[in-house]
Amino acid sequence: MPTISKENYLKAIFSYSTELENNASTSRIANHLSISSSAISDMAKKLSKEGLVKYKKYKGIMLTPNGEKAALKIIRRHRLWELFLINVLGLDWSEVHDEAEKLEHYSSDFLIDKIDEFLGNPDFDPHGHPIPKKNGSIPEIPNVILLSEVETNNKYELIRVNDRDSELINYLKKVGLKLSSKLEIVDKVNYDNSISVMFKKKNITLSKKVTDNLFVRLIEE
Amino acid sequence: MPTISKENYLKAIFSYSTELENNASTSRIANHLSISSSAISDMAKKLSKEGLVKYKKYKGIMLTPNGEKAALKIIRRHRLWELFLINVLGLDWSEVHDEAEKLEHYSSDFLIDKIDEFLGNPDFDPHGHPIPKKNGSIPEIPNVILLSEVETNNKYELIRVNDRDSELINYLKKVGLKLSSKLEIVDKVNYDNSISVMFKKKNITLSKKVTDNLFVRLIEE
DNA sequence: GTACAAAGTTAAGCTTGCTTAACAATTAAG
DNA sequence: CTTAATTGTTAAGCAAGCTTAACTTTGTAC
Ligand SMILES: [Mn+2]
Ligand SMILES: [Mn+2]
Ligand SMILES: [Mn+2]
Ligand SMILES: [Mn+2]
Repeated sequence: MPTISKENYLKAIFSYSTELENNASTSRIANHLSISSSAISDMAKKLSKEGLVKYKKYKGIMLTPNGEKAALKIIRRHRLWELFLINVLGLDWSEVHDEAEKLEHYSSDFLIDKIDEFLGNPDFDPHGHPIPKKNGSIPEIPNVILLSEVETNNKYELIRVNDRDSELINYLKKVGLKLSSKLEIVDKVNYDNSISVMFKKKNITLSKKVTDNLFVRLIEE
Repeated sequence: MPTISKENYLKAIFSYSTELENNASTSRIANHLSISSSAISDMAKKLSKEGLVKYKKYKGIMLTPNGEKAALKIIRRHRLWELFLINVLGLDWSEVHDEAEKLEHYSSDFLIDKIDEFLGNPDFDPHGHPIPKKNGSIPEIPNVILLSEVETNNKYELIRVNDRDSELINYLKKVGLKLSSKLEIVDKVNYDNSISVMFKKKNITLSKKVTDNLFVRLIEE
């Protein structure tokens, strides 16, 4: 039974180890969790002893199959709670992440399954992230492109948003963008890497900071 | 901001200090929380420093107005969660207490108010306990009698159950008793203090252990 | 390759919330 | 009242999870 702290470490390691290198560096995790890097080294040893992590000094941290299973379990809880809070209690897109960040550690398997069932075993959370299934499998993710890397004149649908940045989400709300919003790329501005898009018949400009955190899918005409 | 541990102490102190003496003894709290009594003495000092508790060595612990406010806040959370889990997710009478025992510490005021609103600002939880209001007031409690102290031939309605004893609740479920069940007292057996009641046209016997944990209200004919 | 900067680790120490063991106060019995 | 049992407190110590500071390894620039 991992503690709360360990659950958070596992989630953080997971979120970096699945990227390019498949191994999370001390500093990335430290930064992600806002904890000193010495604490990370320390914890890496403990998790390693418990068989949740593979750790070689100075060489980064990687989840073992058991560690990944544990991480997916927490991520499942997080995302089910997020969806539940929105669907049932009417919380806002930008409000659920922080609540879920706590609730994920304090709900029994039994309760989580009830929530899953209540929601109809959903595949995606409110930010477009896949919800791991009870058995640890992950719903298939559609072909996804960073909005900063799209091509001019194509049409795209917004399908994923970084949920850790509530300011980003508030910005999107202000602009009117939601999941499944349709965007047509009008121009890619070389100077500042911003993108000009047609959205609901209006032309808006999105900065690199924004487009680097939004994922879209090409819409076939 | 009390920690989780402190929140539990405050709840425990509250539950004893509101009884007869208005002051909770070290050993009762220790027993209640399954924690050594030396830890209680220790914590009493800390809570006292924070102004949540009045503590005189060897003389017991009493909540200050601030401490009571804090305790009621947690109790409110607990009871709202219990009702919510039953009403919305279909959990059972006997299942909600343990879940609520954790969730009560990890929900924002905002979320709790949403739940309260969703449930229609209910006055009582699934075990018949009053749910403190946001402003700290407590819904008026009907005139309540211990089932072990009722009089023969009268009719009573079951209106409160000790929620900490899930075995008791399972027993009640087996027998078919719920909140608002109507009971007619047939006989009080002097020998073992059990009570014989008429319930749904059947005669059942309830032991002292059971009747000491059930509260009823006299039904006027 | 050397030298220095950046990243990572180890060491020492702190806080919270517990434990057990030794000691002190209170209470109950006679 | 005195004494013994009960109850409560203090002291010492431990584990978890952090911190900062000192040290080590690794990577980069020349
Ligand atoms: Mn989230
Ligand atoms: Mn999400
Ligand atoms: Mn309860
Ligand atoms: Mn209850």
